[in-house]
Amino acid sequence: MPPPPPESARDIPPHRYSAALASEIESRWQERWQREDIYRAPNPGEPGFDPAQPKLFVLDMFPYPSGAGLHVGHPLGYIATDIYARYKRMSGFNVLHAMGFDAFGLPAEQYAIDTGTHPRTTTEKNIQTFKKQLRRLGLGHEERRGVATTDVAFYKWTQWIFLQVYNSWYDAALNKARPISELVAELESGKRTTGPQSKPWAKMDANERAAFIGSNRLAYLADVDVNWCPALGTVLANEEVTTDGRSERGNHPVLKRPLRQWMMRITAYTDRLLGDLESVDWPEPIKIMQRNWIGRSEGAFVDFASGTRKARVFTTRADTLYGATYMVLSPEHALVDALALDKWGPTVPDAWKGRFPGAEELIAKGATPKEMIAAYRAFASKKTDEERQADAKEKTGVFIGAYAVNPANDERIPIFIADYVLMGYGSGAMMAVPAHDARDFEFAKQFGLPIRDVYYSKTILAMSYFCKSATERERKGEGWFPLLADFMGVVTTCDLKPSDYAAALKDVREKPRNPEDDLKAKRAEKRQAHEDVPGALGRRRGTIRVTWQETLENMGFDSFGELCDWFSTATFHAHAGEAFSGDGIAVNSGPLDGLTTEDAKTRIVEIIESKGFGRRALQHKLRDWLFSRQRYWGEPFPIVYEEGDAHHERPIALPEKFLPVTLPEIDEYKPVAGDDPTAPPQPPLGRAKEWGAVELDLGDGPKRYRRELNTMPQWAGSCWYYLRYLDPENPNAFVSPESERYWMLSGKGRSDEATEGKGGKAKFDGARHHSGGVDLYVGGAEHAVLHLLYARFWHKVLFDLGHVSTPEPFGRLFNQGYIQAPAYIDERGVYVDASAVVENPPGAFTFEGGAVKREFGKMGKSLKNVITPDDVCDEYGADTMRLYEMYMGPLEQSKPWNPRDIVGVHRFLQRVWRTMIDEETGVLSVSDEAPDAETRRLLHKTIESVRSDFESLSFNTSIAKLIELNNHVGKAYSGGPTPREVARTMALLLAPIAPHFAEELWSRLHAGNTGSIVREAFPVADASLLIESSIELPVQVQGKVRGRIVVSAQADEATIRAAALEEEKVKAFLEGKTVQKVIVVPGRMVNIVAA
RNA sequence: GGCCCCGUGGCGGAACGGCAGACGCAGCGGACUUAAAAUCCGCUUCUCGGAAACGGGAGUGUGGGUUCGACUCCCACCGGGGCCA
Repeated sequence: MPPPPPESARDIPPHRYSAALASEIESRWQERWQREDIYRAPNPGEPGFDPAQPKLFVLDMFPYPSGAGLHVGHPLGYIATDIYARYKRMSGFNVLHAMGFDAFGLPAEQYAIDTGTHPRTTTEKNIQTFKKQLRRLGLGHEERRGVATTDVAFYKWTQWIFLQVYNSWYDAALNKARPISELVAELESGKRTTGPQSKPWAKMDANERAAFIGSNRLAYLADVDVNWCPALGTVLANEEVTTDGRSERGNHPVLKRPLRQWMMRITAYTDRLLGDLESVDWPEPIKIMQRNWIGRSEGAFVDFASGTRKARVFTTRADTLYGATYMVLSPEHALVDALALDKWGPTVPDAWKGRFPGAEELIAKGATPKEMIAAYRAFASKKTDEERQADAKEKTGVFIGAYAVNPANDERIPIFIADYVLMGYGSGAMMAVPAHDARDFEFAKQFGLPIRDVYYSKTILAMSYFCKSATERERKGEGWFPLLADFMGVVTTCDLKPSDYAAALKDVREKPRNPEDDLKAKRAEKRQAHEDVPGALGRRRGTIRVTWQETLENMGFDSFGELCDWFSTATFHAHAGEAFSGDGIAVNSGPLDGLTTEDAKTRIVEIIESKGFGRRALQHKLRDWLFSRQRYWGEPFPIVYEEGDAHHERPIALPEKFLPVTLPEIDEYKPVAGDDPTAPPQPPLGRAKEWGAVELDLGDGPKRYRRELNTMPQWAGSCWYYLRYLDPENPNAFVSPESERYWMLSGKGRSDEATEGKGGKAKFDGARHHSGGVDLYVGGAEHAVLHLLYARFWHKVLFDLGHVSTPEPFGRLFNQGYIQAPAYIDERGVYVDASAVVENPPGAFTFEGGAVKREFGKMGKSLKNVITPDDVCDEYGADTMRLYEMYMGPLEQSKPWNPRDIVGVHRFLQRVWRTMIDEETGVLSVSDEAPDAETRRLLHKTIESVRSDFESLSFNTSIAKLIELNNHVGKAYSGGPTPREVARTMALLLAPIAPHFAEELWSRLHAGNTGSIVREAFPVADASLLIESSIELPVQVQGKVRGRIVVSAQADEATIRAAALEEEKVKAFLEGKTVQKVIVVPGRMVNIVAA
């Protein structure tokens, strides 16, 4: 029972819902819930499992247990899923909601390097802190499912999944992964051949066969150019490197270097990763980000002949082929040496011979093309890919002396090498269309290359039309200016097609406008132009013309003749100073002229293919996934090599019975990193000499082996953790087939038939099941590509191999917004501790006496603006904290944390408390009388809207409805007891949002003789109470509300219409007008149109 | 630079294309108090007229469009945020 009130609060009633009382209630119920394992969700076959009960799998993003603990931004999503899970549990679902930890990772290892503390010690301590903080918030996670990736029993199965991937290949014909043994069998039997590029299987020796098989595995070793970060002593995935070539973690320099590394063949799944996005219920922006990451681009290969050779170019804009005025090869391109001439032609300008630091001296010395190329390569190799692409301003390059032929128009175009073209993307060769690509434009400008228009936007096309059809007088400079402006205005306002230009121009010429009128028109009242009064259209035309005149004046041509020249020489864009990369209408492009970009793209591919100088092509940005890290604190690979296989040519996968491969103890965590960036990386596991060199019997007698010393990246565990939640203690499988099917396979259609229930034999059927088994996955957009893409990939491999039953892991994804918090900068521009900033007077902020400036940003250490949930719990209690975070605004939006507002929801809980509990005595103040009709109707309306708000995760509005209900009840029964029916229902409605608070009221309402509210049924509205007998309808005249009528809810249109026309104020507005039309929207409103 | 999202009172935010500003904060006024706090009641978009009751007008970043009717849909622009370059 509640403790005595604190001394300081002598004046407030002893049984008020205060922070102290909240804290007492919260810890009491948290203890009890834990003791009774109240959130336990039984798996098939376990006691209490009811196959008829529908399942619900609710998931939060897998947290990394950082040493700093939680701040108020973290639990936003956790609270939302908790409310949803509690609501669904009360609605009869078997709800799986758990929280584990993504516990491998760099910070703990970095700490180990600095202090020598074992990462496991740090990690486990941090997990305990997180668990304590989460428990304090009353989050209803099922404890037994709270796994950590660092548990040996967990990572054993991460290694097992790696073996599944390793022992698979992608059958392109069946479009799925299959066991590698089936590939071997098919090769043996001759059913499958090794393909035209390789030796036949029968002629291969054992090593060649192993290499061939290895090159087909979904996990494979390759010498790849990796992002090597000497300071961290590890390689990083592309996505872990920032655009300026530094590590995302720690901001250290990253270098490119070739290394033998584990790769995952995610590119085999490109089409399915793209296609299956259609089948999941995810926010569109996340789908777009995934599509962009995969980067499918439809384009074409085009062959440019140069002498006897062909340079093959990939382009997504083959439709601009006629505008290709030069060609660029990547400096590393194989053709460069073959094509380069020994000396420049006599007409080659010096400007082409080379632009890069030091080029001028070489040219002055008369360097040959080959010498310039060598010098340029030396220069370019010093830059990272990122630098090469980022250096947008200064373009560098060298003309190699040779020319190619543009196959579209047989024009001779020069060939350059430049570092803005990368070897990796496309084919390392590109056609440059300076008028329609910003980087090509920049390059052409600096090298003095032609920039030819092949597209105009509609307005520019109109301008060119006008120039072409100008009269003799206009050409001389008379009267063209207002006429052109007027013409442009008409074309853009009326959205005319090129075929209408002639008529429009004639029209404009025949009805010239007086410039005086135009200025007047521009000043004329804006509203006037809107109304359909005589002259309004004309005035509008005038206004637009004035705007166009201003635009034309700013375009920078001196005379009309000059403008006409721009068009006749196809150099409009060159003069405008900017490439035009948008969609438009093709010009100067032979057979493409007049086509839209979309049509031209189709047409040019037809031309290219029919003439045989290229073909349609698909390219993707997605690369295979680099899967090795030179770290200690990660999963060891279940891979060994024979002694003597120094370059790791023949990896040997350990059989399942050798799992887990546990991490050895080492005495020093520091990677052997250093000042010499060219030294081969030494993973920390190399220090475990005894562990690294082992004797094993892999079936052919005991032999000596060396272990793989790299570890897996942090993504490995987070790729499948949700599957381990399903069956966390299973020692025999990563998840039992029964549990997996029960929790992952859910039916489409109504929720009450939304499950197979029985964990039976049902297989995935796209017509009957959702493609992804997790019913709700909530998290921030920062996981949009990496985690979600990798997890989808692993899930699909497991699906293909028959280990899971759905093609996608996450059926419904919801993106929460960020919580922003005020941050303060002092005069030096340094962030200061936000908690020590004082506001006085309002709007002015000081820190230790000095003035500081306020801004808003994502909460975090760097902005020094962290607010912890513990602080809020201390001051108001966890239920208030939960309520506030949900009441701040829509879950998906980012919103600022405003401590002032918290008191509002706290007061709400106090008021609810007061409607049921006497604050002076602490006695229950509830009567057994029935509520009055109005209260009961409001009660049921509230039930209805809270339910639908919960379903759509609109917790902010559901709380608003509950506040309204409580405000009404407080007034209707002020001073007296609240009807039990009302009190009961309010406790139930609040239970998902403020669980401790509701549980306490529930218990008191039943004098302690009841089970937990966690398992009570959520209220259902009585439909008959939702129907109103009479309704008030607004009546509009010309779309403006002028009056209101009250009619029966069943009134037909004619009755409503008559009542509306009879309404006093409406009648006044209709005075002297004829009613033309009456629009009646039943149950909504009436609109009268009169003139 | 490209793509995506968002612009509504002093603040956070409500509003199936149909009464703009629910609900909360802050502010103002009142009740209860010797007084204050707490609590309860009321007011609170701007503007014009009015002593008031009340009435008129404008109003959802800007400009246009679709519609009987637009915060909501379409186009262009401006501003803020995010992702990718």
